[in-house]
Amino acid sequence: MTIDQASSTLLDSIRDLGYRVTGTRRQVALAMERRSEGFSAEEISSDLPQVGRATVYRALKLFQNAGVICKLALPNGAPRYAIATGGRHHHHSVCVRCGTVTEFRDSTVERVVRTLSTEIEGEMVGHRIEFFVTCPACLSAVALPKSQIN
Amino acid sequence: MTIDQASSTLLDSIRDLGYRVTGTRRQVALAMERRSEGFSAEEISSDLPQVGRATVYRALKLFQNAGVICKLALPNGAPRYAIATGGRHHHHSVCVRCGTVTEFRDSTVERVVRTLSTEIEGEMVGHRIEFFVTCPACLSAVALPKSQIN
DNA sequence: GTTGCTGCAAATCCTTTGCAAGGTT
DNA sequence: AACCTTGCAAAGGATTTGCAGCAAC
Repeated sequence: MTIDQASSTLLDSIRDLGYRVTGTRRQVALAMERRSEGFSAEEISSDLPQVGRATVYRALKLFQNAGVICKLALPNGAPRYAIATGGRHHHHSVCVRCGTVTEFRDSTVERVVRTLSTEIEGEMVGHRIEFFVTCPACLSAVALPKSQIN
Repeated sequence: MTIDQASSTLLDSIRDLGYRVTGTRRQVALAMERRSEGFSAEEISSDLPQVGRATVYRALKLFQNAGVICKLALPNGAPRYAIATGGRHHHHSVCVRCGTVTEFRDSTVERVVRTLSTEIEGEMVGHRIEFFVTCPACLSAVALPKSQIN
């Protein structure tokens, strides 16, 4: 895929907000798509050495405001980003070992959130729900060394 | 309450872990209790100008490891701490306006988490669930100015 | 042509670390 | 006495900002 046809959804999202679609933003969009498992600002920045670090941060914030990428956090608070694939509301699980992000939707979660918003004092304005896992790939990666000992 | 009798639970928790109960840690414990609605490292630090900033951070980490305070995060990622009142597993709601933290427990949430841990790929090792609200006090605070206009 | 975008470097913000001096058991 | 803690200052890491030049519409 060429840089021109790539990331149409991502680029459209900022175009729709009235921002310009520039070569740099195309590159950032493409870099994000190449790291579909999730990424940090630092990773995108090092994928694009020709793009200024500050510009990467500015672009990430832009895409985030446009709602096409989500910013989440590892247990230690380190930020991690992921492209939002569905348009709908969803949550994520993050592998604490490799940082891979998986999107999931669960109607039960939504129902609980709705119920709680009536039970918790004040006006609910948002929530953060993240699950931390060791993903299948990392599980087998740690399992191998053990089996090698035996 | 004097500094000697204060914070027995907080101080016991680190004593039980084999750490020393020092005057400085007593002060930090007391400062945390005075801000029972929730606090930032910066707030505790400015409450105790005579205590080094680094020491405050070290103490917070200590209490956190002891499980008597919880570290959560505002929507923007800014860390916020709160004393854990129950011993049991729980979650928090945070006022996005004043930072007040409220602890709550909901068996439905726990049940959903348990169910999801079987549905989500990989081995679940933890989760983060926070609700963002505008608390009753802040709701009335913003309501007043409007009424004053009319 | 306007106005927005970019890169660079400097500035911030928050948190951690090294180390010598002092406190606790 | 032995070892843990503290404060200070410096180091770190991540993200933001000022600004002059360049690019998109």
